[in-house]
Amino acid sequence: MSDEAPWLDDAEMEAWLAVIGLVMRLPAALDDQLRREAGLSHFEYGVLASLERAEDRTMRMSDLAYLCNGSLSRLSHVARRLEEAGLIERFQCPTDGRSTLAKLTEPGLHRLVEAAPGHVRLVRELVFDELDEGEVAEFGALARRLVDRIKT
Amino acid sequence: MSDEAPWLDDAEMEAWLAVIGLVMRLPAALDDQLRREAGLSHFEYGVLASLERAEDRTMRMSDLAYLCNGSLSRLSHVARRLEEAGLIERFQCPTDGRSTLAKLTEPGLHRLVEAAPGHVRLVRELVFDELDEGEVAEFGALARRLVDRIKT
DNA sequence: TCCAAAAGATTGAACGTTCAACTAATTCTA
DNA sequence: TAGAATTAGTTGAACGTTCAATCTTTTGGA
Repeated sequence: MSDEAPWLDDAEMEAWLAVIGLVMRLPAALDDQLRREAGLSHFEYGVLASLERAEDRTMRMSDLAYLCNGSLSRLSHVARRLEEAGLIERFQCPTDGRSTLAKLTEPGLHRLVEAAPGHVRLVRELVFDELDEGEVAEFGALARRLVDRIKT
Repeated sequence: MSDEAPWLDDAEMEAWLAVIGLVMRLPAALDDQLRREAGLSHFEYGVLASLERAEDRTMRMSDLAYLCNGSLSRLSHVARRLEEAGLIERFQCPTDGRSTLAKLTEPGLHRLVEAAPGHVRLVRELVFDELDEGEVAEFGALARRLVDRIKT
């Protein structure tokens, strides 16, 4: 453990507080809208949306958890609830008995399609109405570099 | 409710997934480090750090909640635990009987000072070692605009 | 001035996430 | 190829957050 840990200077602190504000408030804002209007958490929405984009609307639990930025344990609990609600189904992977595959059901797809417009509207309001095309690209590229660094 | 809600195009989606990745993984990474090394959640750390910077190390609960990007209810529960641990104390505001003031105690300050180096080290690793000065300013400014829009 | 409405804060219950323990299947290695 | 180690996933308990209800104090209007 290096003892090089200089405190943040003013410019860094200002940027850092903005970033912290964003990472704490954005998920909360998305959660609120989705819960009120669609009865889904943002994480649940992410699970359904990820499956929808996947080959055969099916993914391994591990890969899904990674893609949804959550732990496997978290996904496992959420998947149980989504399965009970009939929005997804789970079954063992035929090629690797350790793996579970999750698949979006028709009702799950309908639920996603119902929820999407309101969600996208908020995302536009909060992000894409504020930034122009170039800023979006810039912001996305910087965020991507930070995410990749966190993932290690 | 307008029916103008065009789906995200490829560039927008790419940026959006990066932003979502950041807002979901960064708090988790900060939480992990702080819990392991200092026995504090990131939110608790933020409460202590905010009080440390405040006039007389004291703030109204409402203002503190706002500054810490959390609900008043969340802060209230956390404050009870921090008070039980002796890290803060609470008392009624002398000028407005509705308000509660929270104040950082000496043990609370020591706990913060203990936790800070490890936390700052991680923040540097994840963010400030990746971005140069200009990128930090840019990223901070963009994040600030989005946060302000969320707050409304 | 009196009463209704609003603001500040707390509380308990419901819900969701994390953590650690566990099971089962596969891969590695001696 | 047997046994150890690793990988994938689930589960229950502990913990933290949210939600709605409640309480108190202050503010605003008739």
